[in-house]
Amino acid sequence: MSKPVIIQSDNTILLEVNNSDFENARDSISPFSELEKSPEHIHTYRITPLSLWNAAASGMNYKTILEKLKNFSRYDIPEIVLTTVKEQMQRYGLLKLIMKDGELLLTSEDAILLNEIANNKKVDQFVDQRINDHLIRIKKNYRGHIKQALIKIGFPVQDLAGYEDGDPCKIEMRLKTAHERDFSIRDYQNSSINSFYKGGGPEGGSGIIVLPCGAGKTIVGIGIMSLLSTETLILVTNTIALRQWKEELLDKTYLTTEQIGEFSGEKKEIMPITIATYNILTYRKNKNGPFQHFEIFNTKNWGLIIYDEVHLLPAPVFRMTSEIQSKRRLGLTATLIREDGMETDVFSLIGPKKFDMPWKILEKSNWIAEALCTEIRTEIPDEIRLKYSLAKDREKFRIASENWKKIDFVKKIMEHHSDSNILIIGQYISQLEDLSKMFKLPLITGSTPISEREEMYKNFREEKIKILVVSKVANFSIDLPDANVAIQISGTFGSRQEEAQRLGRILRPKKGENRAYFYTIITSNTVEEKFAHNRQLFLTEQGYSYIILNEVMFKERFGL
DNA sequence: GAGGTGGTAA
DNA sequence: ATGCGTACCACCTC
Repeated sequence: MSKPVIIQSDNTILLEVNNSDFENARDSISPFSELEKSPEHIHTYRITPLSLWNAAASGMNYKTILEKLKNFSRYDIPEIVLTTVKEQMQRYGLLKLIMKDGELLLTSEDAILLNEIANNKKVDQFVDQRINDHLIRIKKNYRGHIKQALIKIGFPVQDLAGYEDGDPCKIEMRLKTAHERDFSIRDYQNSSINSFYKGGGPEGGSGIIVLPCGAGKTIVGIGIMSLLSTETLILVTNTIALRQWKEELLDKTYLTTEQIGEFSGEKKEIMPITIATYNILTYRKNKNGPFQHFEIFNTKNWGLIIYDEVHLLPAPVFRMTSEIQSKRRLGLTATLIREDGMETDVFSLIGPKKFDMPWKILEKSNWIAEALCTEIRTEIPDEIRLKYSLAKDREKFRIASENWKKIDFVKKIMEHHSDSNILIIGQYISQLEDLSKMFKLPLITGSTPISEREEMYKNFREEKIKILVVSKVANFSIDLPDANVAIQISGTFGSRQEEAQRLGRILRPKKGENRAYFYTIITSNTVEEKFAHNRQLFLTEQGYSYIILNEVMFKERFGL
């Protein structure tokens, strides 16, 4: 059989699905390219500057990429692609930021390049003085800004300017815990901890660790905290996540409740270890007023700032982060993608990707559950077809999403998995409310008070509740170890990270058969199809495939 | 409930 | 081709 990959001069890679080498090829090319389309026969990947820099930052080089491409490429690789890959890969590290005698310096061995860059409009506003052909002094306190500017003009800088140590705080991991006897750090967690820390020198100290949901990102965070043993600020998406970090810290370290502060809508504590929500940081009394809680960055001498779910940093936190480049920063995420292209800011302000592990590899070693994804396509009933055809695009998506025929399928799936712990996830509150009333199921949305949410999550964990209906609130950070079935009845347009996060809700390893089921129900022949397929891209890239069932096939398979 | 925020699309 | 303001829905803090 001929090789599965065709490389085109526009930097796209076509990958043939029905090829015996498909999986190997996919695993080889996905670390340095991004999946763009995944219809049934040919998948399209694209090599972008950012995908190459990420590869470079996590240790790949031009030669390894070239070998992988040659291995699987059916035809000769276009010269232009080779040049692009080589150039972009080399650009990472061509410029360096260093600190010398308290001065921030931009340096490069290539004098001509450095000169050209210093003259660039976006950059020269941050230049203080040119010292010589190889050294430029950058204005004080613009470390973050210069990094953003350089990546925008296509020359990401390697930041070796080092970090200030924070105030010490002994953080020791506890390997005998109350809940999990003989808890130990897994190999891949150790590797990610070490890839971030690297002896604590200027190369270790800022960066992003990408691990699937359920793979223990919190443990990685705690491991790094204990290596640094310094006062730490942890930023999270919501209060539930905040509590879970706190519980993990109490369980897996010798820290006490008096040392861990909670800074949220409810409590305003600042302790050696402080956990705060993004939302409270971005709060201001009126649109152009000052941020009310900005002082949290300065009241203590933090030695480490952890950004949980770093892919969804709000814009103001980006701004704050550009001011605090001398602090060590760790970003944690399962999906380093944003549909708005702000990944470059994550890359320049938090740091480059330091560690990544394909989901399927963790699945093979049983660290996360095996997931079976099914897409169910239902028809559009006649009575809403007319309404649909007359509606505007935006309304169309909602009409298709709220197609009441989906409810039949939800019911059938619940019956099929009668002994399971099921999450039903949707986008529209009214749709979820209807569902919740119809089957008398508990519902969690943004308006559910935190205490009630915690109560319901607790009951779910203890299997007092077997089925839970949730809105977007459950996209992140909730830890429901025993959920093994998720049914998605509607989602946010084409959000790849949302789909991945939702699958993530059920990936935590299970007792017994380590398997989870993810169902997504969509209305066929509507705009929802297109968006649903965009949503699935990230997971397809990770090696997941969706079984597609229409109504007839569904009935056969579920014996109804 | 008011007023702010993020994510997404066209 | 890309950039930027707008619309829409849901969530969070006060």
